[in-house]
Amino acid sequence: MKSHVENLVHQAIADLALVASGDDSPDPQVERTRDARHGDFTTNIALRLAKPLGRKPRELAEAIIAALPASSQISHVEVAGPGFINFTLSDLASRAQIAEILERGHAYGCSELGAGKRVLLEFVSANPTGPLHVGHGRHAAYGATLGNLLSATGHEVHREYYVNDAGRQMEILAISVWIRYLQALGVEVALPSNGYRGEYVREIAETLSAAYGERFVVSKEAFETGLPADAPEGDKETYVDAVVSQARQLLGEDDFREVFDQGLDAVLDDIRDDLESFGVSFDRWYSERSLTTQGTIDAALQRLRARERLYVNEGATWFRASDYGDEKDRVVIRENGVKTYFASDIAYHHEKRGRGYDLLLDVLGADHHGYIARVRAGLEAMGEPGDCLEVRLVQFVTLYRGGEKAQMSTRSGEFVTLRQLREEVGNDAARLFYVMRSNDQHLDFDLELAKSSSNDNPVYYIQYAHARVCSVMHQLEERGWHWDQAAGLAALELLVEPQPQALMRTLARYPEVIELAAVNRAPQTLVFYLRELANDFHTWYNAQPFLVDDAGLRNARLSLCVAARQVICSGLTLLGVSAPERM
RNA sequence: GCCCCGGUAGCUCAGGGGAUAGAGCAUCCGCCUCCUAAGCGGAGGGUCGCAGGUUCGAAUCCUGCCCGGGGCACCA
Repeated sequence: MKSHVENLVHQAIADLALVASGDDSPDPQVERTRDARHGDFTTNIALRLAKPLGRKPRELAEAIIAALPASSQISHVEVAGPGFINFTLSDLASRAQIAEILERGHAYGCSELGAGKRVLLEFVSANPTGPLHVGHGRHAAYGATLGNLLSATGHEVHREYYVNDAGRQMEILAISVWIRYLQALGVEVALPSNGYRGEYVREIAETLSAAYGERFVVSKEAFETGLPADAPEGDKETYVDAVVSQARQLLGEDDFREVFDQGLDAVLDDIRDDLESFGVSFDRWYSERSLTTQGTIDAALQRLRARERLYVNEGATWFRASDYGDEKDRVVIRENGVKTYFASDIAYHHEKRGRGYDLLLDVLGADHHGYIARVRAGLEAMGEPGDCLEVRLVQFVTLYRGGEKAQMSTRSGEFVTLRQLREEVGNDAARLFYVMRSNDQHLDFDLELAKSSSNDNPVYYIQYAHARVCSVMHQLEERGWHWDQAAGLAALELLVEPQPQALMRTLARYPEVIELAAVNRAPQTLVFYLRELANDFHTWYNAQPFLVDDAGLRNARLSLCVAARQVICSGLTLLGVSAPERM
């Protein structure tokens, strides 16, 4: 509908030959009005053309209106304010929208905006060193909803979780598991102060001993021989690294890998299960380790070397990131020969491009912002366009219980897990609360509010509108009536009161909301819209009975009801929130 | 010091060049013999952090400053 109005304006301007030659012709810029008194759509074209043409805005607006082609969709056009041109849609147009909603169902609101565009959406990608916490939950909800919005607007979306299954943190998890295992079998060794001390580590250790018996047991003496002091006397980093190499030594590389993988698989299974239960799924879990085994990292470094973007300094190999807008050059191979995380990351991103994706869309924590410039630099240095990488940062989450901060118990150092949150407030509330705020806004997540079944809670408010329609349809059957869709659509002109009119107007806006939310990567736009839609419905519900004796009027009202239910359901589905039939 | 995000109603936040700046909660006043009151209507409440600038027009764009959060590794 919006594009229809745009076309009309465009034609009028062309007919008037208003666009000064050589000038950059301003787009029509047609927008929804904020105020119903200004009609449905407005354009500021006359205001913007007034100066270059040296004419008065209002006079210009009149001329444009006179040149507008006739349209059955538009009932009224007028000049308003300083020179806006306001369009009011005809009743025919809004009635046609209702028919379209009923016809297209879940497809209503979908578009081909992103047709042909292949997007690789990477999100969550939390290190598999422990269960997901509430911060990851926000990433999951935001990323999943973004994926849905992009799909709905015609993009081809591939969802990927990058699994950090290599590296030091994972080694620390491995030795933490091993030590819990030893402890369980009576070897009294201590967990490093830097080790992972969550309960899940003990559980993995139990599985380990159940599966392997005493195969990995060593004596306390052998374990402690030659180890430096842990904190507070010694350095905790040095200590934990020493324990890792001790483990490698005592167990041998194969057995160490066995313990390591046991920890990795257990945590990863837990994460997969957690996300799956949260309605968040991925097309691929991409192993970081595979970058090494497949030679992807070496290939990427070779490519950089061939392009003379690497140099050696003080034993380390550096990438000339500063040539590509980064603050400084970055190390890709350390003095000790180990490739940095950055090396695998640019290799990974380059590999994504190799798989044919136009856009690499990363959802990262706000603390990763310093990272964007260097990954982009890496891509550019390998010959990729810098704008093929888009990063959306997600700010932190703070939990509240009522007015009190409930973040984490600092003593155990354990964060509240996503699973605990889901169990406490439910998936629906969690999904909606997570995306209710702009991603670059800190999120205060109030557990009490999310749990309350009251009108304070936006989840119930929106779902309730859906359930109410279902309930009405139920009542209809009980009274021995049936909804005749065709008759209802034919009688829509009977819905002249302001409440159903407002509802129709809001329903017609849905496709634009989806586009806006997708383009701006802003799911909260959809949440706010659904709240407004639910409000329009509740208002109407309170103002008029639907199940009236007059069959024509009844069918008309029910048609609008069902259309509203459809859009609420579609919107909630995109958000990953259920649309219950009764509450 | 440099970089990113935020500062809008008492609180939590939308809006991110246009018309009288919005919503929810909180406060106050109303509405169930009627399809779910998990609902609806109304009222009060704002120098859009501060100061300049660009523009016909700035909460929105630019510059500077103030306040809050985060980031600036041969860690992952």
